[in-house]
Amino acid sequence: MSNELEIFNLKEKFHQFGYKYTEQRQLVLDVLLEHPDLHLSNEDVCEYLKQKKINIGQSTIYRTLIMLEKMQIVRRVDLNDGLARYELFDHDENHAHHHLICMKCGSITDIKNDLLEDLEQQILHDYNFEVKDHCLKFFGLCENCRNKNNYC
Amino acid sequence: MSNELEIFNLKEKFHQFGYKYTEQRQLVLDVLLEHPDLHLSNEDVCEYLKQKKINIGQSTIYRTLIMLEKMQIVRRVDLNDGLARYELFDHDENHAHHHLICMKCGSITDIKNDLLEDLEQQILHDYNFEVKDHCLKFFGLCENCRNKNNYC
DNA sequence: ATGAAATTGATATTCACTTTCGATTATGGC
DNA sequence: GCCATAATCGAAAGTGAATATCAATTTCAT
Repeated sequence: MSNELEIFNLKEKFHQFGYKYTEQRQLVLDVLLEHPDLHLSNEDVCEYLKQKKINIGQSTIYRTLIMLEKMQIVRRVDLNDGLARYELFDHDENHAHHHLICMKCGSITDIKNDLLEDLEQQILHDYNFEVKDHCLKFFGLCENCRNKNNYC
Repeated sequence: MSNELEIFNLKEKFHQFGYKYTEQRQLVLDVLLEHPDLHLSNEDVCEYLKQKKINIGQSTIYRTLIMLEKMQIVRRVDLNDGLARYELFDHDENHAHHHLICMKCGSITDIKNDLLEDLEQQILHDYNFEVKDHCLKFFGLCENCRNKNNYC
């Protein structure tokens, strides 16, 4: 994971936004950076912190995640399970990427290719609606669950 | 609105699912049928009922909407405003249609054309993921808001 | 009509999230 | 380095949508 954030001066970035660079915020961000392919809820972050014998108040984690989202260090994703989830913000993509959500096992797969550019052009033309961002989720059966015989 | 539900024997449909066809459920469904182009929350339904001098308990409305969703009479849509919203289920479309959400005025526009069939074929091929349904929202500026000069 | 079973709706509860506020800590000027 | 002060932390209380509880009521098959 050669994330630009490791090189980038995080302290500086926090200050740009008028935030202080505290240990708690650093530790919350660390969890996100250590799991670049996951979509972590507040509770997930709390769990991973506990595994590392770190205790940070729920409110601080909530606040930090919102803060990280504002700084575009993480992106909030809604996977329809009633929890706010966060993934690292990928500055290489100019729009949110899509997610495959398995209805059986709950696994989540990222789809990196955008594939909506044409559609968004069409929307601009047909509806005169200027798309700024999008959110696309596919619900279905993942490779594993398709191959299993499921006697329910 | 030549909705098939008007012709279809609703009472029969409720019974098929083991539900009773009560006046309250009828009245809740009426509100949905009277606003086929809206995306109503529980509170919205309650408001429209009050306008008609009808009082139905919150719990009953919640329960009825969930019931109607199970019967595929309505479809639940999540428009990222923290409320469960419902629209009439369109049996002509084989997948959920998409929504344009204006970030300025909050207006919601349905997009009836699917346009994701190719993409879903590609996903089946590339990821061996079998798409059952999808959820696509576009966030941006609607025609009206684009044309306004907005001094904020 | 009658009674078992479902429904209603006021109220309580849950659950994710936010706010409050006194104690603590980071940061910039000296 | 030290101090002031403004931001932050976190326990606890508060919110608000959604769900569960349960006694009273209604429905429907007989």
